[in-house]
Amino acid sequence: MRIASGNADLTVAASRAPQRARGRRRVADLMAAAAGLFVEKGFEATTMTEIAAQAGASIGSLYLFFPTKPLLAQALMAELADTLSTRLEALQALTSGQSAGAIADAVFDALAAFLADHPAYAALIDAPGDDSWKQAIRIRRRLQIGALFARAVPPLAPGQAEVLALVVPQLMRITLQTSEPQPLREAVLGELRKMLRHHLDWPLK
Amino acid sequence: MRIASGNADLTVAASRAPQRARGRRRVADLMAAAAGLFVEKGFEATTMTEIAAQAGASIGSLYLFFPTKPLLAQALMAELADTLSTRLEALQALTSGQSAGAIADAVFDALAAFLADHPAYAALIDAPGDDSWKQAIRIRRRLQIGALFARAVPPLAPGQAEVLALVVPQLMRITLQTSEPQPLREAVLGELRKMLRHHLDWPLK
Amino acid sequence: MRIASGNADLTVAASRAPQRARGRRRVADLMAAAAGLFVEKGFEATTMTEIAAQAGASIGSLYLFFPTKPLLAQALMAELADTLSTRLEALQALTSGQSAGAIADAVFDALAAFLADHPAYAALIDAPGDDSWKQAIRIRRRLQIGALFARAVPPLAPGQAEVLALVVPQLMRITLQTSEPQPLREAVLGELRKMLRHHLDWPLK
Amino acid sequence: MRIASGNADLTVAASRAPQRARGRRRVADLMAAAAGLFVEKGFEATTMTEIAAQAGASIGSLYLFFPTKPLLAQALMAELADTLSTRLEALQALTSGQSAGAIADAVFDALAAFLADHPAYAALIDAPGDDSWKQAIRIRRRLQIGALFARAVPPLAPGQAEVLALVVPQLMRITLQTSEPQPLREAVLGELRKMLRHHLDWPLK
DNA sequence: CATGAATGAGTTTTCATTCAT
DNA sequence: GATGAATGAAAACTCATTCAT
Repeated sequence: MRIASGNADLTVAASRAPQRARGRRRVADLMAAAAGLFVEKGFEATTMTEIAAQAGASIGSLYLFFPTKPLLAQALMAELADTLSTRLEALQALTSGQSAGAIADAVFDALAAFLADHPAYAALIDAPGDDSWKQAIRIRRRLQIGALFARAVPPLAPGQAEVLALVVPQLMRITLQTSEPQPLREAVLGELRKMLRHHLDWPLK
Repeated sequence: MRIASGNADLTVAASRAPQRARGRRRVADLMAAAAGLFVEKGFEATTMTEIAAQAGASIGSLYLFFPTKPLLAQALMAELADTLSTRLEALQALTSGQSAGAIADAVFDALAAFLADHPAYAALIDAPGDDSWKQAIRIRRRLQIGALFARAVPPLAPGQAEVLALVVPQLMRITLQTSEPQPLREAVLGELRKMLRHHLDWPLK
Repeated sequence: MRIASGNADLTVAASRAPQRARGRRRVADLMAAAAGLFVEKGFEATTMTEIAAQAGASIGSLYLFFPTKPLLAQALMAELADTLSTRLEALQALTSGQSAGAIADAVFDALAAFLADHPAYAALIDAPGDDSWKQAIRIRRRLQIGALFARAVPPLAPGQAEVLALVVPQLMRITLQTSEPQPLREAVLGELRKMLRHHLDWPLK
Repeated sequence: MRIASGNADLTVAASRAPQRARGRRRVADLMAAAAGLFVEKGFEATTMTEIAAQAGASIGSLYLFFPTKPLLAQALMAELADTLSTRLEALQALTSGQSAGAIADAVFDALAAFLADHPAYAALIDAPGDDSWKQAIRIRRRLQIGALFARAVPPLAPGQAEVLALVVPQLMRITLQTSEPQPLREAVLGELRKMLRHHLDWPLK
């Protein structure tokens, strides 16, 4: 069931792996700086120079580890996708055999918490441009969530698990609409959560 | 260019007529080209030169009609927002006094049809950068949809119309995930529609 | 016999063709500047900024017509190769039916004159890097010179025309050794010319 | 090749012996890597990092032995020039008193063999940039070859030995045209050899 | 000696915008 | 109006060289 595997390669491919402790710290700092700026101004509007400066590094250092701007985004996303994958993996044991509604709540909360921690994930996965690595990340996520719903008791209608695996993460994107005031955003989030629950608990099938 | 002399202007007007028609066609072509490229590569990654080329015009022509790139986007969005506004307006009479569920279906379908026709709307409203005109468009949309739900019979709980006005358009963003195959996208759309309906028809406890 | 054809494409491919008189002059100036600098400091050591400055143009103008540095070199070479090709073409009528020695002298002189006029040709064709367009230029030249020798009377031994087509241009490269003082270079050139003549006029076959 | 200086540290010498052997191997590897890359892509286009990587060393190691890139090229050329010089020296005894034609053949073959073994020699001596050390190498070579021809019996016309000393090495550059297929290159080499011979054996009129 | 991270000046390249014709 | 040449500030990216470990 190791769906999460095979992506360490993605990270390695996108960035030159540092071999010393200092290098590893640098890479972490650079990624954090990039994540922050991508969220704040978007991928295109963020410059490599800014990222390096934000991380307290020289532009040369940045390019030492990340040979191009797209590869930096890819490396960052690979790491974030791994984190999310791990969190979803952890739900497997907890939700197996539960009702679809309960599973939905669990997934919903896990995603909400993850996106609150890592807003760069949403900023990058929604960015224009259909790179294959982005598609790969989406597919992995879909398979994982689909697997969670597939174990619902009572079982869902055939095919519905797959559709839910597509719908639920998309519902999450809504929390990102940063332009709305915070209380309104939470009201929306709550509404969506309830909506999903109602849908799955609908009395007569 | 005479200033105040009767029908000299008329003569000029007649000879100008085809030119104005040509100008309008030009503007339409440029906007269409911009819309297509914004959807394909995003606002930032699209260049003014590309837009002109795609429209079969020169870069000079493009700047003749749209003095800056943001203003081009804004003009495009203004037109699209008007179209959407008109369509929503048309729902007022049709849905007044209906159930919230029925209204939701109507709004849902109107939005889905509109976004299918004009994917640039979503591409631009979601682009990073918080211009005030973008906010204004969102607010207008929210007020319009809120007004629709406000007339539901039986009436919704206080405040829920506003939340729905926020949630429903966001649900629509999901249909944009162009990377998914068409049948899957429609399954998702149907699921969301049903979800919304279930939510609104939920038996009050 | 239109060996010289098919290369206008190369030029067009490498540079955006200017459409106005001013543009055409600009392109010529830029190419001349590039040619001069390539000869003086070599392809790699010449910067695009220098070329633009030398031509009295902005860096943007340079890139308007030549999208990359290698393509600038390619466009320049395509033009020079066309010039050379034309000159060799002109020898066809003059040398047909003459002795191999006489043909050799004619080719030798034509090449020497061409290289004196266009030292950039040698600088670029000898530069490292085996681009296919460079190979194409060499092949075209070889075929043209081979065709000249093929019409020698009395005829050369089979295959020798091809070998000479390879040897003679290479002999010319020697004149480029710019580090030697001018009189010495001319002595060398004369010696090579005589050497070639002796070789072809060698009494007993 | 004074890498480690003096002998003040004879005591340490013993314990250092294996290390020095390793050092010498390192230096040789680095030079070989540099030579290969210079031939393949030219001096300018080859980076120090590439050279180190190709030699399986770190960039730090490379700079430990060669303080700058030009000095690396110079050291490499010094070694190659010594090798060539030794080979030419060996011809002195063999060719003394022979005919100019025989001497030409001997020099020709020696140069051809040397360049086949060490293509980097030609790549570097032809590279743009007129460093004095390059000029020095050329002068040494010219003097050596001139000395060989000066001992021809019967003697050459005055000044011709010097011209030949310039011409013959240049003839050799032709063998470098690596883009041609091997058999053709050998045909060219043979033709040149014969040409030189004919020239020198030309019956005096 | 060895290593690999770090640097930053210098280069190539892009693109919104202006301007002469 | 229309066109396409022109601009230059700003961005991406390179690489010889230095330095801490």
